[in-house]
Amino acid sequence: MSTERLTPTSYLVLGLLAREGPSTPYALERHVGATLGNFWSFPHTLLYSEPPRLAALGLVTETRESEGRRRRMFAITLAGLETLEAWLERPDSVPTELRDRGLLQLFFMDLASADARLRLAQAQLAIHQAKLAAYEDDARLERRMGPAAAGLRTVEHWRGATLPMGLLYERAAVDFWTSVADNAVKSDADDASGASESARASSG
Amino acid sequence: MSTERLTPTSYLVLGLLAREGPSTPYALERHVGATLGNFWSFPHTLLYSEPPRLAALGLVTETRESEGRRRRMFAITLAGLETLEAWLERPDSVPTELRDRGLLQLFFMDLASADARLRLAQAQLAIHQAKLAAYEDDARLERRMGPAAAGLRTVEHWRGATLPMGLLYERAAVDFWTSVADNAVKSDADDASGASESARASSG
DNA sequence: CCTATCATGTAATCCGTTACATGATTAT
DNA sequence: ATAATCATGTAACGGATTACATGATAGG
Repeated sequence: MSTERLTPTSYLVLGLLAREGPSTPYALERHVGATLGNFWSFPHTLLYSEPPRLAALGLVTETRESEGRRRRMFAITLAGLETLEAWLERPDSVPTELRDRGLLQLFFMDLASADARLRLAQAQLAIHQAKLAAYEDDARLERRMGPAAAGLRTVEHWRGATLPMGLLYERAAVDFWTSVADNAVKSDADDASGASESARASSG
Repeated sequence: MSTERLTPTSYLVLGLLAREGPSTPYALERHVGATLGNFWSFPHTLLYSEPPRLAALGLVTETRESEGRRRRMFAITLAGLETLEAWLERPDSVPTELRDRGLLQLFFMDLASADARLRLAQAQLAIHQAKLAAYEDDARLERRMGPAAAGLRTVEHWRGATLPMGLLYERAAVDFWTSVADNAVKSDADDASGASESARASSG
């Protein structure tokens, strides 16, 4: 009933509990790592601190082993399910931001050496190529084994629904940084052949 | 000298001060809003709290009007410039995450009504189309007026270096959500023609 | 003048991160 | 057995967000 602030993390936990049933924080962590963690990672401790918070709001219940590891097991309540469903029915309208540290550096590259731009482009290219390759492997599994063979429904939905956006994004990023690298090489060559243009003063 | 933790926000402030010269927090806010804010927004208060933090580290200096508004003016120091340049020379290797709330909702859409998926896709489509249109306007200005006419160097570098990635990303997002919307409509039609599959129980 | 909006700032809160720590399994 | 890694958890810190507040400027 309390209208406390629920964060995306809250809904992630609720959603996983709704789909996979009662789970330990570690189980949540494994699911996230195989799927959404590609888009939205958090340290494992968040999966330990968020469920108790939700429990305080009555959205999940906690039971704890008394012996051995004293594992905590969380399960979604009816109130939690309703909260989750209400969220899903109300499409989020917060615009996404790239928040890409590489782009931030690129934005300021006029302040650095000519060589730095090339190295940045190469580093970013390597990152995005690796991610793209991993996504393509994942997508290939989907095609080879069929949607039913994924095992976990969470993985099934990851591959079916959200992975395609990952592929599109990483392809775009690879294209982009490739062109940045090309331009960096070219303007380096220009520099060497006579035209100096670094630190060109503004004409105002 | 101190190896305190500098965040991307710190470098953003240092970079803007290096490029645009001494600035008030409000001037920083305007620059950001017109450029990088598209990728990486923060509330204006951050531009008031971060510069003093940098001042404590000796990376910027603060002078304050004694009359009237008592505006704060910040300028980068030599140490700040060196810190900034060192950062630019060392390409960041933290992989970017989309952290897209729309994708998070889509990831859990199997738990909601069939209709909700369509509405989500339409809402996201509207967001990304609007952003794409704004970027295209911006890019058109660049082409029409030439790189030199931007006025502020910061805007010049935004358009020249980072805006292209925004265009690629928004186009990819538009494609993606269009296809999600199409599929939602199609499976809605399937449902109407006989096959009921919402809330299908797991076979385990 | 008065009102609305722009411009500027402070303070508190809280989530997410970082640092730390240890109980179970598995491998050799 | 012993090391290595997996699995599980607690606690503190801090930056980003939210809430609040008021001095200037422009428009009517």
